[in-house]
Amino acid sequence: MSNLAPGSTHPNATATWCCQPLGKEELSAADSEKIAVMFKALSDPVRLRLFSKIAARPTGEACVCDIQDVGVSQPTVSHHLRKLREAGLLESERRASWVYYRVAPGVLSAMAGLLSQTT
Amino acid sequence: MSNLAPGSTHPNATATWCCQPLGKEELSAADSEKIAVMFKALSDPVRLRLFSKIAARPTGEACVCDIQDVGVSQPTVSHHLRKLREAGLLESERRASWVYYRVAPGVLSAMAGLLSQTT
DNA sequence: CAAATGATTTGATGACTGTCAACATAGAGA
DNA sequence: TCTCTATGTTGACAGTCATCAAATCATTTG
Repeated sequence: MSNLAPGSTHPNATATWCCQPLGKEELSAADSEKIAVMFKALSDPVRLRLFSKIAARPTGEACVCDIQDVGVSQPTVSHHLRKLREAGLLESERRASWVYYRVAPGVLSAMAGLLSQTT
Repeated sequence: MSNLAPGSTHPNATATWCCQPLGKEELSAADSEKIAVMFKALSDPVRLRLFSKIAARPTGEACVCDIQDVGVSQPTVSHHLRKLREAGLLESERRASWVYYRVAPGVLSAMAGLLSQTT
């Protein structure tokens, strides 16, 4: 399993959480399993919209009631948010009656790093 | 039948891409459908490995015979390569007995742009 | 406590997906 | 031609997934 890049080009601490960019070095079977989980979490249009709605908030977080308008029932929204959380893309926290979701720190840059150009 | 030589590219293959970074502006329903297709193509561990094996080649391309060792049967490899091609992530071309796959131009940077940090 | 609101879980169902065996196709060479 | 090698396609099956309705949980308020 590849760890931190030995000659990591950018000193961004949280950037590489597992692997070299896809085009730099072949993924191991174990790493590909791990990464596929995150891509799979974003492979559904509804989840993609929910994730974007949260990520685009100026505060960086949103309660479920703020983002329910995606064309599916509320239990389905809850189901998708759970998947995003289980994939490590979101974190959630209950405050009073509401549950707030935010993008987990580091995941955006980590995924972007995976897809970064190496040539 | 046999209309498409494996090299033929789909019309929507690498159309100029659509969107602001995920965290900058909410995705529309239409855009999220479009983008989810590409994430879905990378949401399978076997496809991720195949894609990485091709992208990591110094030449930028690989014939099927070079990347078959991913733990599934050859028809399954062919099936996954087809999905990656249909999603616009790969292009293919037959040369003599072998079919070569390469990463479609622009897709890596397009996806990386979607995930780029905005803060 | 009881009612109301916000969110999650459960159960069911129809659709989709990954996989392989078998078959088909395309080119190279004898 | 015919055979061999390299890939792609088809058909079938088991497993997974997205969705909703109904039930349940958590918190606040009357």
